[in-house]
Amino acid sequence: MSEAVTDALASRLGYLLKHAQQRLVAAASPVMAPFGIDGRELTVLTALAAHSPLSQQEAADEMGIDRTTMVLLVDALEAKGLVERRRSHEDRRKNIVELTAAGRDCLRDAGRARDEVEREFLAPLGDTLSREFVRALRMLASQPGELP
Amino acid sequence: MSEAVTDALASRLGYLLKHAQQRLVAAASPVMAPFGIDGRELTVLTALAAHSPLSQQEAADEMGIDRTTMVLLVDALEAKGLVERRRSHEDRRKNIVELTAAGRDCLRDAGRARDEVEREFLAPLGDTLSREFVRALRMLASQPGELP
DNA sequence: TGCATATCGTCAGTTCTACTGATCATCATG
DNA sequence: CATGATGATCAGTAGAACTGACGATATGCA
Repeated sequence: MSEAVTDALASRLGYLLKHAQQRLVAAASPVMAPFGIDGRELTVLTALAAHSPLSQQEAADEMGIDRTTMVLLVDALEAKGLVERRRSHEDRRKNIVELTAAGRDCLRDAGRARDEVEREFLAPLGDTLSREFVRALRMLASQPGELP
Repeated sequence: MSEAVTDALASRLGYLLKHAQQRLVAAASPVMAPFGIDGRELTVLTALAAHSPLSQQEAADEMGIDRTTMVLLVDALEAKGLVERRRSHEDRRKNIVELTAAGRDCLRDAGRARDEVEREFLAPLGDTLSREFVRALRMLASQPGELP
């Protein structure tokens, strides 16, 4: 990875977003590793905890990923004992995915670790710019999307 | 893609960065398509124009991507007649990569198109927040990196 | 009731991106 | 000239995420 962003590329939004994300992932990976999950899996746990009960499809929509990708994510999390599948009684096509006790523990501990990584990542910006940045990013990530 | 970012995920930096980038790519792709190149290729053209002459290795370092990835990128751009390889006279191991006339035209036209996409993408933020956002992003993308 | 259509989860296969490791040519050093 | 380093290339690999198809189930309509 290059040390500094050169002027010519510094104004290219796509380039900046991609590299900022790469740096965050690079910083987060070693911190998350001891908990046995990665950032995407923690996001699944977060979504499940916030909106339980969710079916796989609903969780996938929530995260903006494909339902087939969610199958693999839930497979992995279930293998680790962090979530459980069960058939919905109301709609037997649906798999309700729920956190196990271990999943809740993992979410709490790994969540704290990641919060700390994010704080350090944003630290160079200072408090004010940090808040502005996250506010702006939140708006951009939820821009009026193209519906199917 | 989901319509809105829910509260639980709205504070997850990795999630926000990834989805903001996805939205930008989704917005840029159709606009870039008529020019026959994608965002990454335009970034290569930009880097070459700004720092010419560059070898493939130097261009790769500039962009923070792998040298083997650059081989494929230059292959594609050369096939489109936008860049040319030539052996360096000073160091015959190096391939100097240079824009062709068509490459310069493409950079100018596609660059304008992408600038416009970026403006529209940032528009919801307003002028002030836009500038703050880009400034912050620039700092985060060039954070003190881990050197090899 | 019975049939058509839609939805959910799953799987196989594909695409895209980017990496590692090996190889060959070339350079630099002693 | 011998040795080790560097640049470009290629083959192979890995991960993420998609498409398309399938079986099971639900829903709507005649």
